[in-house]
Amino acid sequence: MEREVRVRFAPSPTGALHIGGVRTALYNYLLARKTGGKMILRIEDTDQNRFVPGAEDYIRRSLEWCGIELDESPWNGGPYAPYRQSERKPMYMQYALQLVNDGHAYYAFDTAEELEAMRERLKAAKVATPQYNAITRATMRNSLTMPEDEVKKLLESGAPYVIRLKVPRKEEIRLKDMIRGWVMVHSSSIDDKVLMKSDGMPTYHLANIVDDHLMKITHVIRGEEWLPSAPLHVLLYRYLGWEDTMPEFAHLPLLLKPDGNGKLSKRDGDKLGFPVFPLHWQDPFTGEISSGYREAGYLPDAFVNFLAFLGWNPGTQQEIFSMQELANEFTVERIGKSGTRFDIQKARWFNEQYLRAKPDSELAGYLLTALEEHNIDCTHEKAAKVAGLMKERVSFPQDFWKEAAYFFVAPEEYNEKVASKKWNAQSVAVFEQFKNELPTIADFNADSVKELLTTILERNGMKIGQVMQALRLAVTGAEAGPDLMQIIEIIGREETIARIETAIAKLSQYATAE
RNA sequence: GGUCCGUUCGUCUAGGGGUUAGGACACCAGAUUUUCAUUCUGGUAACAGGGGUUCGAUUCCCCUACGGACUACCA
Repeated sequence: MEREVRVRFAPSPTGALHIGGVRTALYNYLLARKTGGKMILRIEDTDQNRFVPGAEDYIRRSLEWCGIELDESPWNGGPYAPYRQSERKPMYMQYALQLVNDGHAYYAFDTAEELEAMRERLKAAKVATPQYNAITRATMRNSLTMPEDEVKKLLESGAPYVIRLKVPRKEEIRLKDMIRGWVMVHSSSIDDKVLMKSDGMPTYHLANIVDDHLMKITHVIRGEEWLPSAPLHVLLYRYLGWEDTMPEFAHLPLLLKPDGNGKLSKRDGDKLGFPVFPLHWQDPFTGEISSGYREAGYLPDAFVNFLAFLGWNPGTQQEIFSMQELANEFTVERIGKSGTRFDIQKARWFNEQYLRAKPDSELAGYLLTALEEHNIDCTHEKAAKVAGLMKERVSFPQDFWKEAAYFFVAPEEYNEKVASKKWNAQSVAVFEQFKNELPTIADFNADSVKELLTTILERNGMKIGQVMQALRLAVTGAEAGPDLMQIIEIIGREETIARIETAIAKLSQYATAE
């Protein structure tokens, strides 16, 4: 019988969760949804020195924003609680001791200085990889080299110690990765990893295996940086007697910097001109602020869609996927093997697609928010109209206000290039007639306004192309924008007349230059 | 340095022993438009290199190069 799929995302609360982490969470979530399994979040806070206040909450809010729902977590509980490793502390020692009793682990009493000295010694002896291993452990202070009663005495005296895994000297360890196939590693290249630290906390290696086992995790999907230690984890499953229920592994390709030089790291932040965090984050220690995708104006759906395609694709031509569609189509097999460079332009394109797919009434909300901030009254209906006209030319919600302010505020300045090129006495003459006759229109709308303008132009023997740019300048101050007649309809008759009058007065210097 | 992983247009990728090597983003050009944008049409552009295996290799194998990850009582 197939086990229920149970996947976990296991971040460490050491700062803001960066997009690589979000993608890992997303792939886990997608597999859970696809298979009807469970998505678990476990906080890996075994390193008390690296605790960062607010980081855990940040993780929670980030996932929420992305729409990644958790079936079990520290916040909504679950049958395998607690979901914070710090709260699971009492559970780990017994497994470490089991390993010691079975001869697969041992106590070590070496101080930091002694370890350092050992590495120095090996380096001086031109050893390629100085490590605590099957050879060097014989020269160190541990329960394998020391007399039993001395070890006992030390332990009873409360002397600091760690428990290390006794990695076999010569053994080929095989690991099946869902993305990469069989990976073979020789045990001699693995060192005797610390399992229990001297502060009584387990290391990642032990905690992760114990928790994954107890939480009945079936698939471990994590970043490629874990691949080198995966064989060690296989060894642990074996020694703990859990090999038959060992989860399947999938090591995700890394997210690289846009230049391909190294993995995208938290430090890269805004240095590269785009956010690396889902949400805005302020470091509580340094006060340093990093921008987030949410604040930059990315819609969560677009962000998720973009992220999903960084290393995965459905094998079809379809690019726009809702979370539901992603969950339906997702398979681990279709995840690529090679590192993925980060391309912010694609993210922006996704955002535009999602923005344009939204109904005008919803887009109006973005505009209304900005208008409120500027103390400008506006009906929902008008905002929706403006949004409808602008949606093809914006990338982010905040662009609506940025690009369409002239719908609400008369221009203060006029684009100088257009003014000097298009503003002349001839068009001013037309505008005079135009604004004088505007009050005669019975039903004021884009069509009727255009009709009036056309009539006047004919009367003056001119073509529409000769004045349009100048008229746009008068009404909006800008050189480009949506259909001018639509703009005029929205801002209304009085405002249009006023703006034309203002422009004629302010731009008189250009009118004589003809 | 050692171990491991990787390498198809600039980027994300599809494909896979015989293809005009496909798509998307970006870029360029044309069409449309009152402008910009959108839209439409078209275009530039890739199998890292060398050896094998084979009638045939971009595809399979090996080597090299390059890139990356790891190499802590961090995760």
